[in-house]
Amino acid sequence: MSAIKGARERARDEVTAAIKEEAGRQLAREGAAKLSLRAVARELGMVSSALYRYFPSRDDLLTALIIDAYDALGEAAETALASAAGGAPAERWTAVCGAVRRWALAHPHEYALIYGSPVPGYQAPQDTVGPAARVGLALIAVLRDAHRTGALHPMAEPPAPVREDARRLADELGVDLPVPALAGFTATWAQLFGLVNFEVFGQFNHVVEAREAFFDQAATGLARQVGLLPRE
Amino acid sequence: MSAIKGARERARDEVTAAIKEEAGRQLAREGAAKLSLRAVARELGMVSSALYRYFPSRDDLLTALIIDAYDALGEAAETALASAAGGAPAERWTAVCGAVRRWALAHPHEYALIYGSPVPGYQAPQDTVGPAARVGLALIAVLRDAHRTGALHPMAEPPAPVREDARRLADELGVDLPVPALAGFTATWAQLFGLVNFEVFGQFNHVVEAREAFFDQAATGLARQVGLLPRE
DNA sequence: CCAAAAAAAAGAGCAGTGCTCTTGTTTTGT
DNA sequence: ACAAAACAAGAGCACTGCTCTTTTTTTTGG
Repeated sequence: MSAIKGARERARDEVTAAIKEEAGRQLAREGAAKLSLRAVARELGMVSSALYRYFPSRDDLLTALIIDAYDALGEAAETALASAAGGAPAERWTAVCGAVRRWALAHPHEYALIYGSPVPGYQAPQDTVGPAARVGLALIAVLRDAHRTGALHPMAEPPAPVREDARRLADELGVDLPVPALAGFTATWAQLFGLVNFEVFGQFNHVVEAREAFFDQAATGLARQVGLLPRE
Repeated sequence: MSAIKGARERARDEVTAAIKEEAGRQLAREGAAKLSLRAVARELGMVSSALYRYFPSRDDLLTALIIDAYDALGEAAETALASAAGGAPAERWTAVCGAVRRWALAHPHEYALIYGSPVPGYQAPQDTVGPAARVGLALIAVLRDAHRTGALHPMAEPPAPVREDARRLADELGVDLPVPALAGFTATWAQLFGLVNFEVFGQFNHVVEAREAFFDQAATGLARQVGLLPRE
């Protein structure tokens, strides 16, 4: 019932897309803080109040951009995963990590929107959780494949409450992975974004100059930490 | 020459402090995005234009708050370091990590100001680098002490360019630490803030519930990664 | 002590923002 | 053809950062 659309509906979708597109341009150029509804409307040749028929508030427009950013980053990760198919697990892992890093460096404002400070009163709507999970799932896919071929090194048992979280998570995601591995992964996942954050947000300025070599080294360390490489 | 001050100068310092204090309150309550010069002035019973005699722009006021935040977090880290004196190196390490986490959770907006997305055109002034380094230096202090007592496990040699960065850094900081250890530390340092970021910014919602146990486990992992614990 | 100079405060105003409300104008189903 | 729904436009509100100009206060030098 959504396959065929009336002219009205089609026009609406087009305008919505145009708004998102122009907003995305402004976001990429100036960052989320300087994204202005009025400027978007101006650029599109419409009056600002008309824009509210398509996005009820600035936050809603931002949410749309957040979803786009999650999706773009997720796609970059998934593409890297696919391209590295057949390689060793650790190589596939670092390939995905590297893709995340490169996307973040190429789209710093979009990246800041999703992994920087959340906007003040902002509560992530449900629509974002799917796209937001894509990078994590791509990394987990590497673990699953490694586990299936017996290439995943066993990990130490975490404390009970942590195990419980991991068990629940394994259940929700429907992934067949040892509980300690999934618990360890969660921490590693967060740590990966620590590395990317510091580089994108300038915390490595005057500290790390050989950025790529540094990151590759660290990503390999993460692979080891998550059981894709032997300890030592 | 700055010990004795005229009444004028003293009044100026008082007003400056009052502005910073009120701004800090608004920051803690509403976050940096909603911090308004006019609201600060209003609360202080002065007209907004008068405020510009004390802070030439909103960014300058924000910079002052950034420095305060770095200092507060640094002090929390240093206090934890001092309190854990005499303990095992790994315990001192996790004590500092835990202090960073707790401070961040207790002051999310201040934390976001320094470890979230940088404000749009913002370039960190030189005044921030000292305070910004305090947490890192507290962690490095643990490594130094461990190294002095021979408790620091040797690490694998990183690639040459990474070594070069670490060497330069060791030189600048004047710390007597093996180059691989310092290189490894830099990555671990960023990863620590990845963990804190994810928790403070809500990325762990519906993923990790046993937050404290999870973090402690991860921080111990970081201690191992940095050579304060044997591998295994 | 009192006038000149410096500093601070106040006021008005500009250009911009998000958002709402009211008034016209199209387009859509009946 | 017509009522209803969707859309566009305009005016306007309350707010923002910031810059001027004018007034008041404080410090300083003769």
